[in-house]
Amino acid sequence: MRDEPRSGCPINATVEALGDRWSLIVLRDVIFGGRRHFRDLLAHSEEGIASNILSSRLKALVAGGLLTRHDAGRGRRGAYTLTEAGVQTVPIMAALGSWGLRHRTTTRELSVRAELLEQGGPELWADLMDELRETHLGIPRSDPDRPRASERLRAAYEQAVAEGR
Amino acid sequence: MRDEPRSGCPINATVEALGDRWSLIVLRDVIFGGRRHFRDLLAHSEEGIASNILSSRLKALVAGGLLTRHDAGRGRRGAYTLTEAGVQTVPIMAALGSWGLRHRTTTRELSVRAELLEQGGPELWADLMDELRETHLGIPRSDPDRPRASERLRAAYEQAVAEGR
DNA sequence: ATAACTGCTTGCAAACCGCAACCACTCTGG
DNA sequence: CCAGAGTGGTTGCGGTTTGCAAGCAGTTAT
Repeated sequence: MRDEPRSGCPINATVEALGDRWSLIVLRDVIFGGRRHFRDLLAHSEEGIASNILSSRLKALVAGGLLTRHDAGRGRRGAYTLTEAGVQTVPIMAALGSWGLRHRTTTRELSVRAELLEQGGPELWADLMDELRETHLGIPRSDPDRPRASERLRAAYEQAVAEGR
Repeated sequence: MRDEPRSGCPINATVEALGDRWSLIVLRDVIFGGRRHFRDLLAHSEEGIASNILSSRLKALVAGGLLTRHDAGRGRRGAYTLTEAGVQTVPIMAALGSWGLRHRTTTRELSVRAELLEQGGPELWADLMDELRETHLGIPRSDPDRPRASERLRAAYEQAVAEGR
């Protein structure tokens, strides 16, 4: 980790925390892929991250206050969970997804999530963040009667598939 | 430049285009700082980018379709302007700024823009993008009577500087 | 004619990335 | 009790990227 920021600019601060080839990918898999464990992140990675890189990124994300490490002892299954700062990267993910969708060629299956996140807008992001707070931080959702964001994402996805497109 | 994407995920696609320590900083200075020329970007950089890094980032951004290079011949003042894809990074900038504002320590003067961008929401982003399309792409704004977003941002910045704090 | 400005390039050391192999430890089934 | 699979990593090594300082060919201003 670097010792002091290059400047006091908020955009620069975020770039220093997340601006590399892997941090956002790891975070994406934790948020949308539900991955919690080292081996999960390593084996099911779409992009094929190497174990030493994953190790260093996880350390950096914990040090940067985006993830928390729950150690269960040597050789025993530990877990990484999101912090509040980690949960709040959801709008960044949505913005990155929208841009990639428009300006890069992507595969249909992997694009659905970004499309739904864009169509759902800030309301859906807030629902997703509420749900992440529940599963990662143990904070009950503000409105438990509301359908879960993940449910809405799946429902909309299945509808999109049914529509053929 | 890399030859083929690591995956078809839109988030990954954006990370591959912008996920390094400098690309977003350069783009930020073009968008919010109004910089158009190599020496401008080099000398007035808040973070102190090196000339060879700036050179390589500009090439990558042009190759990636985010900037256009207008060459005026050797030794003559050329210019870099935003493409439509470049203009559409504004929502990403806003999301990065909001996160940095909340989860990192920033200086007052440099935070003002991010604050205003957050308060203004998607409407202000659209205004700013309209204005960028005008100055960089020559596309007239849809509503010329509306106050310019850049004026609001610049005014807020200069007021914050004047206030010292 | 001189000085300053133009957008870079080059050289070199340090840091980071990517790949493959390896490791100490635990848990599970027989 | 023991073998085998699973746990979260570390180590070594070569290639790429970054950071710093200096230099360079051509143009513009004085």
